[in-house]
Amino acid sequence: MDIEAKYRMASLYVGDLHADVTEDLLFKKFSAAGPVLSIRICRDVVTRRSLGYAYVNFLQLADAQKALDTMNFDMMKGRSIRLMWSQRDAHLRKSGVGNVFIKNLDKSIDNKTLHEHFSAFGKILSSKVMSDDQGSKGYGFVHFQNQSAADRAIEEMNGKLFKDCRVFVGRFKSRKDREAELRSKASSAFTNVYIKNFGDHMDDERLKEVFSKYGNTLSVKVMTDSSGKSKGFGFVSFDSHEAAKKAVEEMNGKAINGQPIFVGRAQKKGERQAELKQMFEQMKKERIRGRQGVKLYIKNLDDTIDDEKLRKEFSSFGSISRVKVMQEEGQSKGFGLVCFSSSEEATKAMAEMNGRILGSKALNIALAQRHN
DNA sequence: TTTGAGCGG
Repeated sequence: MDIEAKYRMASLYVGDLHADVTEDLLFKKFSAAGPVLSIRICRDVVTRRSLGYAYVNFLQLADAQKALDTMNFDMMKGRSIRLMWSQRDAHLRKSGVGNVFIKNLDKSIDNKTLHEHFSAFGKILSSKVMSDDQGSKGYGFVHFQNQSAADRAIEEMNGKLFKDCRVFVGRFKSRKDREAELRSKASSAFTNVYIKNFGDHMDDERLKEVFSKYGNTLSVKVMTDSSGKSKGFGFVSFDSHEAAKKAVEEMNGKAINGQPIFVGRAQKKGERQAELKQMFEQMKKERIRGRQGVKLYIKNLDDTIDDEKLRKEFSSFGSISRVKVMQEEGQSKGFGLVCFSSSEEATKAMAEMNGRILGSKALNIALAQRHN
């Protein structure tokens, strides 16, 4: 076994770090568990700001185990640190296998209590009670090493009292999955229909007349301003999902008062707001990207590569707004950045140049992480 | 009410 493989086995990942936590601070803390070979706080290559996680490499596996058992969730700079075995293979983390979501947690339940309690069902990779400065947010996550442990936890704990609260325990679903699930549930049963763009000349009677042909209506309402004038949109509530569905299918895009109307499932205010917010943020992101261009981090640069040479190598992929090889005392630090004006150019450059040998070394290219 | 974030040299 080579040295690297040996110490990798005694490596802990330390997450949720306050940006002010230093290597020195970590070294002092973890040395209490046993001799520490090295510490690495991961930092932004340009700003050197902490990315909020670090590695602690012990000489002895048993010491790493001891640290994991005794120091998880300890406070550093006012934040609870989260320890895991260093696991380079992202598969388990990304796949969500074994990940459990818990809500309606009693506010007194903290990270350690949650961890201890759920340890009864199997080995835990990572767990956390979500919190803010007010304390627990009342929900959290326990990621088990395997699905069978997760299933046991769900089976045994869902709907049970934990401290003074009856908790929900279920498989973790990503926000995207969950939203899609809610949408499909809502769209398979809706009876309320939203109609817009029918202009000023519309009243309840007329709207009812138009939509009654799809089924029984329970209520029909054209929304009006204080003077009683139509706001151009309204709602029709049917007594069956079939009628509502048919109304949407047949009336969406049809012309009323000479203009095409929109007809769709009526969303709850919060749902619509969330959708708009997401759209708005997406647009904002694209605007910012359009203005700033897309930054690529170029790592593993040969020492002989300077700004000039780097620009030359990447110029064929598009217009470059900025090139920088990081230097220290006139010496290349072995990494730099290239900023393209569009994501298409950057993507192309990355696809073609990643792994390319320049000088004596193979380029390692990554998209720049975004902050704030 | 509440379905994270996260892996180097």
